[in-house]
Amino acid sequence: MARRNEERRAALLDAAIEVLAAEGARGLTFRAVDQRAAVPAGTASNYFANRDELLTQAGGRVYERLGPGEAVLAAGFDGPRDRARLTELMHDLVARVTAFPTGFLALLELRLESTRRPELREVLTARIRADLEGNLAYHESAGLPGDRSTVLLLYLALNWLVLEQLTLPELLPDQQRHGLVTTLVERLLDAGPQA
Amino acid sequence: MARRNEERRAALLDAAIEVLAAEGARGLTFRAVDQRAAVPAGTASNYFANRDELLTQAGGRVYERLGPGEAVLAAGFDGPRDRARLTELMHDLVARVTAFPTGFLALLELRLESTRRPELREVLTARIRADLEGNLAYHESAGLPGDRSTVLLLYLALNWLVLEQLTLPELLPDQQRHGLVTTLVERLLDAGPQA
DNA sequence: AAGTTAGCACTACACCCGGAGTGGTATCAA
DNA sequence: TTGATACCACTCCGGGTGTAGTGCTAACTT
Repeated sequence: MARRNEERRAALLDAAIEVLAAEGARGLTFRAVDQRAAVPAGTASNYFANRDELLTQAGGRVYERLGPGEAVLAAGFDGPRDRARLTELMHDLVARVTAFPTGFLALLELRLESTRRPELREVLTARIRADLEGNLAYHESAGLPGDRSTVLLLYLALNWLVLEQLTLPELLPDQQRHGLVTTLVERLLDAGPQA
Repeated sequence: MARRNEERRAALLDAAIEVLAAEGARGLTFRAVDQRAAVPAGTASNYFANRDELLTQAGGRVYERLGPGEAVLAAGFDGPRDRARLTELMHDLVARVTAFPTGFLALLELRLESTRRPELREVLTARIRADLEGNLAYHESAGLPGDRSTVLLLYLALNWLVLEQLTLPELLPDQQRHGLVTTLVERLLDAGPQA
C-alpha cells in the first residue's frame, strides 16, 4: 500500500539523512526514520517498499538539497576570473558543504554501504559523476583559471579536507585548514594551465 | 574473565578489521568477530570487556599492520631526491594502501563511528596525528622536495583518491587516477618550495 | 447541502532475528 | 593434581518487519 504524499515523503528522506549521519548505514531502519521524522511507527514502511529503496532515495535527496548551492555558484558568473576569485569560490564551497554536515556524512555512509550493494553503487556513481561533470563544465564555461586536472585535484583534496574537519576536527586547526585551501589553489594554478 | 593469549587476541582484532570493512561499524559485534575469526561463539566476549575496547583496539591494529609500510619507505633513503623520486614514492604509497583495502575501509568506518564516541575520536586523532607527523618528519629528513604544505596536500588528495577507488571504482578509470597522482606531485612541487 | 467514497494517518499485533552474557565442562600444561 | 583456557549451551533481551484493521478527512456526486 504505497502512500503518495510527496511532502511527507521528502520529510522522511530528510529524516533518513539525519539517521544515516547519526547512526550509520546499519542504523538506518524504518523505525529509526519514523522516530526521527516524528511520525507514527510504521509510516516509513508504508512509503518505501524496502531498505534499498530508502537508501538510494536518501542519496538522491542529499543532492537535491545540495543542488541549490550550484545555483548560488552560477550567480558568481560575474566578477574577475583570476586566481583570487577561484580561491574565494573554493573557500565558499568548503563552507557550504561543511554547513550541511549530515549530508556529507550521510553520503560517506552511503559510499561505504555501496561496497555491499552493487545497485546502490551504480546510483551513487552516476550521481557523483554528474556532479563532477557539472563542476567541470561550470569551471570551463565560467572561464575560471585552470584545466580539468585542476578541478579534479581540487575535488580530491577539498573532499578529504572536509572529511577531516567533520570526523577528526582536532587534527588540523581551523586556521591551518583555511591556509591549505589557499595554498592548494595557488600551487595547482601556478603550475597548471600549461599542462 | 580476561584471556591473555596475545596471538589469539591479534587474530580477533584482524577479524574485527574485516568485519568493520565488510559490515560497517554497527555490524561489529562480538559474535560477528567470532565467526570471522573462526573461533567458537563467545570467545571475543572473553577477550574484550565491551564494544568500545574492541573498536579502539581494532583501530590500533590497523596501524600496527600498516606500520611496516613506513619501514619500507625508510628503506628508500637512497636514490635521488628529485621530483621523479617523490612521484614514484607516492605511486607506491597509493598502491600499498590500496593493497590493504579492508584496513582503509575499517579506518573510515572508525572515523564515522568516532563522530558518536568521543573516546574513540581521541584515540584516532592521536594515532593519525602521529602518522602524519611521521610522514612530515620522514619527508624532511629524507631531503625530498617540497615543504610541509606539500606533504599535507598530498595527504589530503591521495586519501580521497584511494577512497574513490575503493568505494566507487567506476567513477575514475585506473589510468586517470594514475595520471592524477603524477600531475598532483608535479604541480605541488613546481609552485611549492618557495612558499 | 447531505451522502458517499476513497485515500491516508495511525495503531496494534504477531513473528522473527540476532546478540549479550554467563555458567558449566572438557582439555591441556605445569 | 591443579590451574587456566578453550569451547559449548542456554537464557534473556531488544529491536525491527510487515501487515491487518480502524477511524478520520476531504473531495466528489447528485
